[in-house]
Amino acid sequence: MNGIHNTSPEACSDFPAVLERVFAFATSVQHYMEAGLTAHGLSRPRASVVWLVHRNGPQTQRALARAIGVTARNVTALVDGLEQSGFVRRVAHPEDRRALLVQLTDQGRSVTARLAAEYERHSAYLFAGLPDEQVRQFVASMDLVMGRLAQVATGTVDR
Amino acid sequence: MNGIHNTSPEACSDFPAVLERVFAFATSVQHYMEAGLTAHGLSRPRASVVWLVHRNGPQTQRALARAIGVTARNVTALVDGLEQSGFVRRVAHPEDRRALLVQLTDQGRSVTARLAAEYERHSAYLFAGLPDEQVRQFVASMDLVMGRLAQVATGTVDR
DNA sequence: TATTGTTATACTCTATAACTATA
DNA sequence: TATAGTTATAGAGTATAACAATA
Repeated sequence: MNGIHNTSPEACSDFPAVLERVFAFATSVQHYMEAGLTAHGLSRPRASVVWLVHRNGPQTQRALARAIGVTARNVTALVDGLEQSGFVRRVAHPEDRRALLVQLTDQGRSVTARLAAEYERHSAYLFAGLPDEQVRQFVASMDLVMGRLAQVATGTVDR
Repeated sequence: MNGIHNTSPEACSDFPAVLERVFAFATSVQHYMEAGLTAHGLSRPRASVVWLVHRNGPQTQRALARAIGVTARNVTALVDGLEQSGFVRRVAHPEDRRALLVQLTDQGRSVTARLAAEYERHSAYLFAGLPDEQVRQFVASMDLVMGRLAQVATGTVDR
C-alpha cells in the first residue's frame, strides 16, 4: 500500500487515541446521516421506521419496536409523526384484529427512492479512488471492532 | 461529479453497501458510548461538557456552547443537570462579572479518571491482535471518509 | 392469560425568543 | 450596542405504568 513506515520510537498504535478517532468518526457519520434525513423531512428514528418498512414490507408496530429496539409506546409516537407528515399509513391487520400494519404511502416510497439514490451518489464520491483492497480492509476492520464492541457491551469482557 | 468509470466487471466494491456498513458501525459505536456513559451517570451531551472541562480546564458556558455546537440555552440546561448530579460547579468569572466558569468537582474529576481508564482497557481489547499496519490504515480510512463527509455536508459536492 | 396498541406522565435534549446584568 | 446567562415556551425521542380490545 502506501508505505507509511512509522519507524518513530513509539511506532506502535496508541489504542486509546485510536478509540477516540473511532468516536469522532462515529459522531461525524451521525451528523451526516441526520443532516441528510432532515433535508428530506425525516429524523433518524423516523427514518429507521420508514427504512424498515421499505426493506421488509408492511409490519406491525410491535415488529418495528423489536427491530429498532425501543418500546411499543415509542413506535406509536414515531408512527403518529410519520402519519401526520404523510410518509406512512396504518391499515388493519388482515388476521389479527388487535394489530395494525404500517405501510408506506406514495410519499414514503418516494422518499426512500430519493434517499437510496442519494446514498448511491454519495457513496461513489466517499470511496472514490480507494483501492479495492483498502475498502475491503476498512469494512473488515469495522466488522471486527463492531463485534468486539458487542462483547464489551454484553459484559463478555470485563467492564 | 468526478467520472468514476468503474470498468471492472464487479470485482469492485459495492459502495452503497459499504456506506450501509459505515452507518451500522457508527450506530454500534454510538450505542457503546451511550451505554458506557449511562453506567457512570452521564448522558452523551453531559459527558461532552464534562470531557471538555476535563481537557481544557474551567470554561464559560459560552465557550462550551461553541465547542459542542449547541445553543447557550442548552448549555444552561446541561450544566444545571450536571450541577444537580454533582459533577460540575459554577464559579464566578474573575474578570467578567457577566460570565460563569464551569469547573469539575471531585466527583467530576473522579468520573473522567474512571472513563479514561475504562477506554484504555477497552481499546486495548478492541484492537488486540491487529497488525499495526491494519490499525494505521483503519484510522487513515476513517479520516479520509470523514473528510469527504464534511465536503458532502457543506455542499462542496452535489447533494 | 398474553399480546397489541393506546393514554397518561415524566425526563432529556434541542431550538427560538425575550429578558437581565454586565461589558 | 454587544455579550453572558437566564426564563419562557415548544417539539422530538425515550421510558414506565395502567388500560382497552383481542388472541
